[in-house]
Amino acid sequence: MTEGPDPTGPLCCPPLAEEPLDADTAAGLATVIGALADPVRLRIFSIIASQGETCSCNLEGPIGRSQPTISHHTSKLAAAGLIAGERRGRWMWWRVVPEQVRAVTTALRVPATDGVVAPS
Amino acid sequence: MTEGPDPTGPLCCPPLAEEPLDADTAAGLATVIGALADPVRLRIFSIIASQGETCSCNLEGPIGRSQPTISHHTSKLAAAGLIAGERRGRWMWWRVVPEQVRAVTTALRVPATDGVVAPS
DNA sequence: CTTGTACATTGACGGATGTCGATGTCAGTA
DNA sequence: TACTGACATCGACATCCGTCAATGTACAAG
Repeated sequence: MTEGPDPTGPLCCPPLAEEPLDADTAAGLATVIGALADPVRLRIFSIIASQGETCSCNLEGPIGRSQPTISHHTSKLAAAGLIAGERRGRWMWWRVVPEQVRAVTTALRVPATDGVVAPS
Repeated sequence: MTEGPDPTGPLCCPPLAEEPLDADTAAGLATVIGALADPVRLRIFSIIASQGETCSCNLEGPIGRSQPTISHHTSKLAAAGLIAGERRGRWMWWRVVPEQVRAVTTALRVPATDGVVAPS
């Protein structure tokens, strides 16, 4: 269960500053954002994103955590649809899924520099 | 302690796809992102963002949680620097802090539609 | 000063989460 | 077949987190 066909759902993009999002949409968004709400996973994601493609064996060293922990975190990122993995020989190669990342940043888009509307 | 002068720090913007981020930067980013990694806080943030300005009394109804819980979540969003509050009479008015939100989206920026670099 | 309202704080509870050691699974190699 | 290496899974532990009832604080109206 490292890269199921339907992770959390592709997360279509509700601009949360336009209208209050409903409970279900919020739950889905929170799950994906939650996958990024951890220092270790952020660093893993950053390494994968900056290298283009990386196998898990290149993560344990820089991150400084045990192999099961690294595997746990990559699984969580993959379950959120933020990265995708492919077995190549005996290595697991990871890459980021730009669409899902962009879905998050789009949902978080905020109007201008100051979107405060003066109440009547 | 609802809107301290230096919440978590203004979170300057490291594009995490450019180079692997260090442990400290990752910890700071994870704290701010973690404030958004909850369905209730996402909905609160969405209501505030879409209304421009809102008092806490307008949150309990739509969200459907107790008053202490709402207060807890607004405090957490404020501590992350994502919203800022101001007492006006006996109401607490909240607004989003676009710069901090944009710091998150900037950090999460991913190169193009497919940033995978073919290894030599 | 007393009362009512809006919000913050405290204390406690249950559930979720990060971590690791031990073990399992599968691919490549001799 | 047997062996080694890369990764996943399991089980257990400590910690964190969301939630609410009860209580405290500050402001406004009477």
